[in-house]
Amino acid sequence: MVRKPTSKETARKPNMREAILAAAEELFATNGFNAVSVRDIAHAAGANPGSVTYHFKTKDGLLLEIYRRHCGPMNLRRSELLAAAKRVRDLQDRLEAVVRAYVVPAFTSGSDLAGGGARFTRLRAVMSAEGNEVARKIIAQTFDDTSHAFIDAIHESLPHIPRTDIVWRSHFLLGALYYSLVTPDRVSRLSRGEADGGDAANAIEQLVQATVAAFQAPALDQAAPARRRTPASSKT
Amino acid sequence: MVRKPTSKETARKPNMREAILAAAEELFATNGFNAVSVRDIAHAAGANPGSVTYHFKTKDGLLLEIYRRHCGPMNLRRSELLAAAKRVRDLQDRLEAVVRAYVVPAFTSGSDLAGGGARFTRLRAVMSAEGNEVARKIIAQTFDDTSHAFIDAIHESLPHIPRTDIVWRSHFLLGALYYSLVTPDRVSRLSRGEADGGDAANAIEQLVQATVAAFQAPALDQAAPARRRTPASSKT
DNA sequence: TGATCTTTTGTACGATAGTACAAATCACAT
DNA sequence: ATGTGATTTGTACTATCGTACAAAAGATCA
Repeated sequence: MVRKPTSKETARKPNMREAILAAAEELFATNGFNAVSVRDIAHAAGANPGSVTYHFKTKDGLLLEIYRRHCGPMNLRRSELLAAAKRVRDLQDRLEAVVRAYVVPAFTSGSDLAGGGARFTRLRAVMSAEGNEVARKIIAQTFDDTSHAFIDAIHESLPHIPRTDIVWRSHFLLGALYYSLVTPDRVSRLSRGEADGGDAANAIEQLVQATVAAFQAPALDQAAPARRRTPASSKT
Repeated sequence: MVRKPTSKETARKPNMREAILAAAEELFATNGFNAVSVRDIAHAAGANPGSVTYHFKTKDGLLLEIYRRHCGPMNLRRSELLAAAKRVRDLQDRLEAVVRAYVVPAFTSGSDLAGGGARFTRLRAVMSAEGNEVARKIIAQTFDDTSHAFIDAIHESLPHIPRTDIVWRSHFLLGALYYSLVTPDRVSRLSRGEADGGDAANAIEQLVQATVAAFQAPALDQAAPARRRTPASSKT
């Protein structure tokens, strides 16, 4: 059912608001928040600087809106995939499915809003590195529930591993995921061109494979004890 | 042998130059490069803004000097530990030793210059996320050799795994390492206080344990084939 | 002590930042 | 066609940025 847009939705150019959001997302994700000026964003979107103020009030408001746009759909997709993964009977297969449910939406699109969740995930990585306050707050209150759900699901597949270890390993997973999106060129460089760090499908497979194995590692308490001394333990 | 310092080394306050470097390192590592002003650094160091210009000429020059201070000692320490690790006979033990040789200097000190390599490693993580040009150049030309040496050493312990997979997994390792230093509080939060993300010794053990298992995962080619379709393969 | 060199201070300059706001422009209902 | 409200433009304000530079202060040695 197609309806005529009311005056409340119209705009001179086709959705300038969206163009600004997309440009900001791209620029923030590649250069960080502080390195990008409102003027840069406006220019990249083919808009006037004042237009950014009109739609989003402040630069922080613009960042906030980017998060609002993506967090919901991405968490929804993760929930769906997680629910499906939990129905897998074989424990080994289930673990892989759960990890995949966590990873896939981060690379492909949580939503197809403005083309690809990878860009948004990279944005999150950069904001987290910069210690951005706006991002820190919204991330903690939006993703912690999801993270706990995944940690619980993984713990169910690996009941003999302490929850603490699961938390650490899922933290490593997120770090690896972030870094893959931040500097994919490093993979290409170090592999001397044999691998393409920017190939999302391949990155996902590599990440899932490596991560599943990491989760399946023996628990720390029973693995570390007598094999080798803790190297930094001299100060403990 | 204690000698009187010549005029070339003296300063009014005890090493103001070092104080500026330390302050800059701390501020850059926690807030990013662009969010920190030269005035912020000077204030934190108890110095005058002009003093920064005097010692380091530009803000980029200051960042460059931080890198120069740390890269050498850290790579040296890694080389030493790697050489020792390569002498371990048992392949499984050797793999762990090699991973440890890569991880430990990043947490503890490559040098004890201004207290701890963790801060410098965190700085590198943040700069890499921000896509800082100065950092990107010096990192590529300083650490790529080291990275190749580690990748080769790991490959020797796991000859049946394709080099490409080793590259990916070592990339994940670096990402996990970076992220552990960037947001250690997240580990504490998600573990509901049961783990301390800031405890370097514990982080190292968790990271080494998980990473060794990840490296030992079956090669991707022989593990992925018929189990599940590539999720994002529709566009390939 | 006075000359000389190094370091620190204080201040200033041009550029650019985020944001505010009035005027211009557009889309649409009447 | 015209009035009305939503959007875009252009411009300006203040703050702060990186950096330059002259003057002050300290250290060193004749």
